Parts: sequence; structure tokens; C-alpha cells
Amino acid sequence: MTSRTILIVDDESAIRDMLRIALEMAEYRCLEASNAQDAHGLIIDEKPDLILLDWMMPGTSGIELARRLKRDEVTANIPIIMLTAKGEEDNKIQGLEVGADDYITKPFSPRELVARLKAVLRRADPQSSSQPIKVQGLCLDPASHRVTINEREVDMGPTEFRLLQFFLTHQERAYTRSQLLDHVWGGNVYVEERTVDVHIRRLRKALTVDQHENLVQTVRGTGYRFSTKAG
Amino acid sequence: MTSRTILIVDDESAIRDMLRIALEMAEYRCLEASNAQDAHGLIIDEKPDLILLDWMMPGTSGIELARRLKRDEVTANIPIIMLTAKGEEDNKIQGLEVGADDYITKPFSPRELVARLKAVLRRADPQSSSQPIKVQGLCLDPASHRVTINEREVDMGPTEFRLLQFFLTHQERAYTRSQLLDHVWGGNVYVEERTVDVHIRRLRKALTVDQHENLVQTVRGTGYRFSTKAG
DNA sequence: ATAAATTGTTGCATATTTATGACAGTTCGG
DNA sequence: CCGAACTGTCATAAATATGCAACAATTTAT
Repeated sequence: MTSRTILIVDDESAIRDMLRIALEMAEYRCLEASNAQDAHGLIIDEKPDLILLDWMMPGTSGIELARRLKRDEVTANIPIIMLTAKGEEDNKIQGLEVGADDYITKPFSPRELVARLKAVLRRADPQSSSQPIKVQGLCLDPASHRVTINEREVDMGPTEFRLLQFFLTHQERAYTRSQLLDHVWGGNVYVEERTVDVHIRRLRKALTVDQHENLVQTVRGTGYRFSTKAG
Repeated sequence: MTSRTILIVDDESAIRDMLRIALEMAEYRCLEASNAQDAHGLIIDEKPDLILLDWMMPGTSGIELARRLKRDEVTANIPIIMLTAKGEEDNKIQGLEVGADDYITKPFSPRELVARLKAVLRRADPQSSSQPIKVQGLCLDPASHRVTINEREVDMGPTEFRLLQFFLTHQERAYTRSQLLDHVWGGNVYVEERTVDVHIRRLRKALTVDQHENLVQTVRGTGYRFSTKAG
């Protein structure tokens, strides 16, 4: 995968479709929500890398959702791009105040959208894609593509590497096999869910250095979780 | 490649095209950005050798970008040439204050541009391109264009030399074949990705003196990496 | 306690990815 | 114009990774 996940929040399905197509063309993984409630749920579950948020929506408005997200520490760092209709530009100020990272007025070209989006993503986490992630002696360095435990090199296959990378960036939360397939294997791949078990096994085996295999925990009836707290 | 990478930052695509043509004629590799945001991303990703920066741009202005770059240690040493329109010359002082290495007023001749650019590049890194790089007995001297291992001369072809030079200046980091083609062969060259394998092989063969071929490591599923740490 | 679910392990055939050797076209200096 | 040095491609071999199915072990529900 390696590709980022974008959440599209808009009440008009036509617009969502349009956005989805544009983003999928650009190799992004898409999630959709037609209202603020669903959106919030998806955000908690999937921790998207960026949110495309429609300004005007029935029920909780986009701005309200944005405000809520920015208030919560967990979601505060997810960049938001506001979608506003022409003429609503006054809202620009309000939107940026709330914490939107950019805003774009409809109608817009897919190219422009993707360009802005890339810019925001880059600005948002200049490091996350290349900064090593460490936890309890375990260190994964995306740049050199290496994993070490207490300075000792650990060997694993490409899939296990991606799996670990995903876990490290999404700790302390359980994922179903299906979700893991989506995130680590990539959207449209047909693989048995049980295959995840096998790779989890392989990852654990690779991490078997100073008990580090305990970081990958089984959540019975659900799937797996990466956690530093005892399972 | 040997050729340097120049980043062109200007909001007018016509000007970008003009600059690109001039620079490509002079054998430089070009990157383009139409705004400060994209530019910043490219700078982080590609570490260009020099930046041609338009003074006036919508959004974050050129001067603002320059200021930001000079503030960050990682990008502070990348030379910047400011492009200013005639009449804006007052900005010259301001630009140089911010840390621009030169400035040039539109309109200008391609010849003049290239001349200035060469001058700045020469001034900018008098050593980095000619200082020998040593690592574990392996030594590459750009000046004499020689490679030695423990004082013994090592023989290799031009491409292998550039490849090694690139690796030595970008150690401990995995590169895809595509990235290597971009950096070592140069931007718009159509060559099979597999060709990289062959040159890696040739480079390794050349380095087969006291295990030094282990410095060039395979990163399965990704590409290659130069590292002094065991693979 | 027993059956049903769910997860852990392992071996293996298959699919992918790399390494290598050979070859033909080019370039460059005599 | 010739020969040596380089390059890029291929075909083939070798190395690894992957997915799956079968069976064991564990947990949960009845």
C-alpha cells in the first residue's frame, strides 16, 4: 500500500463519486461518509491521513466536525481540506480559523484537488514518512527500510515489513483481518482472510527477540492489535 | 548523470517552460513547482542542487519560502537564485538578506541565466563535489575520478562510478530502481528498470575486494541500499 | 465436559523478485 | 576504420516470498 488514506465527507453522493475517482486515479485509498456522524466513526476507526470535508452539510455541519476533530488530541493532527461552494468564500476565514489546512472551492479540477492535497499532506507530516518509529527497543526506519530490536537487525519479508509499519503507525487499536488486508495488502486484492494469520505468525517470529513478539496481540473474535501494554 | 538538479519555482507555466528548456539544453535535470507548497515538498523529497525561485507568487511568496528554507538546517545550504521582474529591484536587498545567493531580473537571456547558475553552483559547494569520500577503506575521489579500496586502485565503468558516488552521498537509505535511474542515469532516460540490476552487479563485482561488495545491499521488494551495517 | 469456534503452526506448490552470463549495438580514441 | 571499453537487454538460473490447506491447540458457549 504505502498509499495514503483519504476520507471524503460530503452529503451529495455524486460529488463523493467524483472525488473518489479522482483520488483513486492518483493512487489514494478512499473512505466515504455522507454525514458528520459516520465520518467521525470512520476517523476513529481508520485514522485517515487527510480529510476532505464539505462545508455545508445537513445535521452537524462540516465546520462543526472540524472543530470537534481539532479539539481532540487524537484527531487534531489529521489535516483537513474544506470544500466550499463558490460564493461561500467568506467562510474561508472561518474555516481556517477552525483549523482547516486548506480549502478549495467547487467547482475544481481533479488535478488541482490532487495537487493541493499532496501539498497539504507533505506539509502536514514532513517526517512521518521517513522518520524512524521506535517503541520499546523496536525500531523501524522507513528510509533505510530496516527493522532493529535493541540495535540488532531483524529480518522479515516485505509483507511483514508493511504489516509492522502499519501497526506502528496505528498502535493500541484492534483491526479485523479484513481491515488489515485493506491497509497492508491494498484495496482490491483477493486473499483469504486466514492468510493474515500466517503473516502475523511470520511477523511475530521475526520479532522473537526479547519478548517483542508480544507487541502483536490477538484480539479474539476480532483480529489483531499492536500494543505496548501487556495483552 | 553528473548533472545537477535544479528546481524551478514559478507560478507562470510559460516561464517555467522557458527555464526548463534553457536548463535542459545545458544538461541540468529539472524539477518544477508552481507554488511554494509544492516546491517545499519537492525540496524535501529531491534535495535539488539549486533553486530558481520566483519572487512574486500567490500564496506563500518566494521570499517567505526562501526564509523558511534558510531556517531549516537540512535545506539551508541549497543555493537560491531569485527571479524578480524589472522594477522590483528594490527587493534585491531584501532577497539577499533572506539568504538568496543571487538574483536575476526578468527578462533575461538563457545564456545569462546558465552562466549565473554555474557561478553560484561553483561557489556553493567547492568541496562537496571534489572532496574524497571514504568509508571502510573504500575511497572515492571525485577530483581524480578514482576509486580505491585500502589504497588499491579499483576499476569500474563510468556508470558504476556514478552509481557508487550516488550511494556514497546517500548512504543508509533504500532506493527503488526507478529512483536510481532518476538520480544516476538522469531524469528522462528510458531504460529498463532491470538494467539497474546489471549495473549493481557490475559495481559489486568491482568492489569485490575484502568483502566490500557487501556495502551494496539488496532490499527485497524495494531496491538497493548502500550501508556499512551488515545487511 | 463436550462440541463449536477461533486461532496457531507448518509444509508445500506457486508466484515473484533478483542475480548472472551472454550478446549485440555504440562510443571513443587512435 | 579498427579495437577496446561500455551499455542496455534478454534468457535463464537461483533465491525468496506468498497464499493456502490441513491439522493442532485454545478458547468459548452450551
